[in-house]
Amino acid sequence: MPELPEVEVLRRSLEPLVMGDRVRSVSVAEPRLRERVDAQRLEALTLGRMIVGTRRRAKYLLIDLELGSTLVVHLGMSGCLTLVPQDAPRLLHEHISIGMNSGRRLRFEDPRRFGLVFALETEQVESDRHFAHLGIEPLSDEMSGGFLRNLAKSRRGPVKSFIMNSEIVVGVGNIYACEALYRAGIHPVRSVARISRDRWGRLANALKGTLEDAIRQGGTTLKDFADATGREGYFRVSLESYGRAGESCGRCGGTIRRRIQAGRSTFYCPSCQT
DNA sequence: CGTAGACCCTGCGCGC
DNA sequence: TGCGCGCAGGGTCTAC
Repeated sequence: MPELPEVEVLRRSLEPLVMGDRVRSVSVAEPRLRERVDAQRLEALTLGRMIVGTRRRAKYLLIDLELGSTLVVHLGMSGCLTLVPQDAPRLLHEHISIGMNSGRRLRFEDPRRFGLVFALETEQVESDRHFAHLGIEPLSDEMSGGFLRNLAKSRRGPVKSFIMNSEIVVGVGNIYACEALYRAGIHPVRSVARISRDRWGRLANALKGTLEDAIRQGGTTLKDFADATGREGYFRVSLESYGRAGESCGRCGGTIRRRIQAGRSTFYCPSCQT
């Protein structure tokens, strides 16, 4: 489900609803996520504490609590974090439930269990193994054509893999990689060694623009993405290449194609992406 | 060292 | 209606 825009949309919808609220109960119905949930540690670092802020790093949602702890949530492919009334029924794949003093509960669902939920000391976040090797935030000022070009010097391989590599730049998954390359007019298979200075600049702008537009439109709901209140995103209607194999390219009239690249579907226009 | 592929897991839509 | 197959927005580990 979620790439950077979806996690950011979730964060923005969640923050005003939970700020100042306090954790009253923690319940782990199914600890077998991508990494086993340590229910005791989760409870020890959250129970009785007030939520003082939210942040996002890459595709991780960080919920900061008083007394210096942070609750970390990663949605994987099928994860969903919503705020529901305390008495809402527990769903089949509701693996973690966090009851709040306000009488609501944070519901973490994840059918495929590729997600992550854990807690740590706030000051340990940066050095934690999940965060220590992450690249730059694409919406930060660090992102530029020069930055990408510079890192590409020591690398090989197709540009799509490059922009999806979280050690280079974070938050770009399969959908937005396809969309950004489409906007930049760059073929996804093109080697990073054969991209001009000019085109690195266009790619950096396309990444920013695509991610910003997607956030503005509430993210992309293909199947099951929703924000903290259950609202779906509508960037899906703005997708120009992703999922459009066989349709005509809105830019040149060619036909959008699909191919498998590094095990994932890549959508592109073979005539205007070169 | 860097990259490709398998793998983790469930659910859905499709063709037969 | 039922079944098997391929596919899905994540990341990590292994084998080259």
